[in-house]
Amino acid sequence: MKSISDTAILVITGPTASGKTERALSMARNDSTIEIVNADASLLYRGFDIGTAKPSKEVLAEVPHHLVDILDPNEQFSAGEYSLRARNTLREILARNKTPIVVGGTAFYIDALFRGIASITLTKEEMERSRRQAQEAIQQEGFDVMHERLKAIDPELYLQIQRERNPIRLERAWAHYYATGEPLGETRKQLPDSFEYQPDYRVLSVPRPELWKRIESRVDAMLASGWLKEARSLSQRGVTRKMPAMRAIGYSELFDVIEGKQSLDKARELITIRTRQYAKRQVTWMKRYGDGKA
RNA sequence: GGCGCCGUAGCCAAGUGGUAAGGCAGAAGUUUGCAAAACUUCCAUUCCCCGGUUCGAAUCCGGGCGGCGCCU
Repeated sequence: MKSISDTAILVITGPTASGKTERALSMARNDSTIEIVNADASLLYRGFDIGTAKPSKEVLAEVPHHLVDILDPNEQFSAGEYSLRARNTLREILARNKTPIVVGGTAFYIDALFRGIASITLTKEEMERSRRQAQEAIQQEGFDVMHERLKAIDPELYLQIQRERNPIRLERAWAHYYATGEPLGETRKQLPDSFEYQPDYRVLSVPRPELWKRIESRVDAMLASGWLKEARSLSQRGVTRKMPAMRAIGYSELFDVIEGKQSLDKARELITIRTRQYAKRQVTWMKRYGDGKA
């Protein structure tokens, strides 16, 4: 009998600290054809290991992992790029008659992978240039002026931004327009490339009070296993707060400790709070995937 | 025991006679190429308690309770 597993790809997701990695590993240990495709934005970056709860070197060697440690801390990445690379990886694994499973908590990436994302053929340089251009324009003219100016050329985004007041979105709208001459609202209407495989979501859900406890003890465990040292070595190797990888929760807080601006205890508290807030956002997003049938 | 200062949401805190700023935390969300990001909305009928003055009190007065500091 052809089960759903012949046409669908298993996606193990859920909020941070809900046990995705353990779940995936225990599956892989029972099925040697399984290969893990990472869907966690922070695991992409080399050198960011402890604070991102990246599987250990041993585990990475034991079970095939894909899309882990593929970027340097200063490299920009995107959901579009993720979609492209993940799809190719998945196809490649399937072509070898292995069983890929997608594991991670970056719902935006998972959506880009399975639902697709408007294809935009721009080089990183072009993107970077137009982004800077948009940043400058917004800085000079101000949010409201640039938002108002969008009304005539990109009514879709005008409305979205009116609702959200999100400066990042405004910047994105203008950057896209500068780079392509096409309003982002129009580009988004083009049907995204569909993917030939369906996702089979397993949303791991943990009752909130328990998840909060797990987050707290995991932060402690990370600190106990040398997270601060890892942050120090990143800092010494020239990693700065401006770099994309530094969006990972905790590293900038630990940089504050290294620079003597904050006590380790305070950093620990802030990291725990930020992680909880992140987990909450993930849960909100993942409600769309169906109620956590783990 | 005396004197002084203080008591505003879970926390920090503004307001010192005209009808409770702000921040943090929390909750609910948004999310289509930076997403572990960025953003939106909600969150004190009431200011430690009791009484008084006043058209009107978190704000003034008296008493009580609690905290802090100094003195003895």
